[in-house]
Amino acid sequence: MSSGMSDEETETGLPASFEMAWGVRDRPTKGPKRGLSLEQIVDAGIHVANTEGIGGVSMGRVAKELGASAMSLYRYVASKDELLALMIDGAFGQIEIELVDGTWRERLKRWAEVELVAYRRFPWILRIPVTGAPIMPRQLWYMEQGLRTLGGTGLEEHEKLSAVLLVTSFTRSFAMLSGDIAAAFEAGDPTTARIMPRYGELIKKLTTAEEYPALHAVVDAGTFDEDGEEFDNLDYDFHFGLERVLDGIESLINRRNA
Amino acid sequence: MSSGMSDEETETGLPASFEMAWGVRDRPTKGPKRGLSLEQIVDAGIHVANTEGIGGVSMGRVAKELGASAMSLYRYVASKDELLALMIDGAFGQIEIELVDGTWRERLKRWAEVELVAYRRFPWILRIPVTGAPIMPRQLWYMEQGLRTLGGTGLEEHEKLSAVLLVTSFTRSFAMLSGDIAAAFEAGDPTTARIMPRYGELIKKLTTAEEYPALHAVVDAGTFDEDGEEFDNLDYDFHFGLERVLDGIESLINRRNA
DNA sequence: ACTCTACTGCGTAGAGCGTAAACAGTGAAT
DNA sequence: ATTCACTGTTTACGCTCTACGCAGTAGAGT
Repeated sequence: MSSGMSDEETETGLPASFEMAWGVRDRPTKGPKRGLSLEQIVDAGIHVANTEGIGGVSMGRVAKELGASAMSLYRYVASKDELLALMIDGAFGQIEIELVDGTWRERLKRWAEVELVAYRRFPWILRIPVTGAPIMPRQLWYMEQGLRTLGGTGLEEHEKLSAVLLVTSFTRSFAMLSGDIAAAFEAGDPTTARIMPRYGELIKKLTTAEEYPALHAVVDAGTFDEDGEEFDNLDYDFHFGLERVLDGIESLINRRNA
Repeated sequence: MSSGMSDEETETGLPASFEMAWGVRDRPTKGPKRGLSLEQIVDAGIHVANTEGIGGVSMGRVAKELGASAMSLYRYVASKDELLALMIDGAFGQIEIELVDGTWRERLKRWAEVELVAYRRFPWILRIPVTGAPIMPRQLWYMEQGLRTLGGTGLEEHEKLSAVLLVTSFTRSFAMLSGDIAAAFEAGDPTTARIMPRYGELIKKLTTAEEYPALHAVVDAGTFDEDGEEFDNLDYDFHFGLERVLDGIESLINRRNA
């Protein structure tokens, strides 16, 4: 508690670096000028994550990227977890949210596609365990955009929130699954890479048609055969699932307006 | 490569410990009797995760639980990641999957509820980053059960799969969010605990109603006020979202049978 | 101008992690 | 009886996050 960026109490209860990201909290004017900035550090972390994966992100590695020492980062960030949270927010800030006009359904669909693009550009985001509800600026901004797409639908506010959470949860899960599959084809994770191209084959080797009839039926239908070979197929699967989600929301909207 | 459990090639391409979990691969009969078993180790790992959280799970800690040395575990498991994957599967094996008869909708709903129960009993599962498609016995068995609920619906096989993935992805995401909220109330994570009870309040402090009108509307509607106080509310939110998902699937089923 | 003192970045060090390597004991196969 | 694949363990290496203390910096107060 004697040095470094502590998580001291403030009126928001947020860590100091988070308030920094919000633009709240004015820097003290006393000591020497700061050699770095929070934004620099976060960007460096994102750069390392983009090029070397989330596993390559260590305090020392990020500091090296900036020609600084590992400990110097702790003047800007209280812990590595804080840095990771800030990196997620920074990544969301780098995607341009170009939304469209139209029906709520078109708007919400476009909104979900933007999120998928973000996960494809920054796949390491999905490897960072989620902790708590979103509190960072860009994430809340993204939520705001999502809620707006449901304006004029006649839904209750809490229903809008649930609907938006529904869409993000699907997008996130799909990005996880498809990201792993796509990554397995490209780079060579020794475990995943060997497994995925022969997923259907593998299932049939491990399970019997008597015990796992439904699973075998899916495999026999060729579902896994062409999966993942191209992004086109993955895109198709994404939209297929998304349309189901939107159907569910539409069904609720219709009931509310009946 | 000279000692330990290597990830040597086999006909499945799976790590040796995974084949062990499947019951494939016969133990070599040569050397001294084994002092431990894969199941023991996995159970010990689950026990540590249950009592001390996923952060408490280290090779040394798990070995200590069994009165063995850390390195001895590597005779059964090639890496910590493998152990974690086996722990997830072991946890799924500990929940009793009591499904019901009835309409596909009732069956699928019950199926999702079982998964939620699993995440509540083993919250640490959600903290383990997902890697690749499911290949462990209990997870595939659970998928099998899910696919079966959609028998006789007239859906294509790949549509059944998508529908099942849709339901799990929602359940998983919901469990993550609600688990964090519930945990914040109970134990005291310094960051999350202070934030969640005043989430709505916090949002209004950080954002303006001009820039974030939709978000403010949700907060003003009192959506966050009583959230998380009791499990009842969380249960309500879960079923609300789940019904939306089921509506989406129903809409597809109706179209296929039209 | 001079001190105060809050603040800066950094070097050191500690505790903990996963796991590679080498080693001595074991017991079925020969 | 010998062989040798297999066992659990000890030791050690490299890496991680980060608590602590130190020297230098520069605005504030006098």
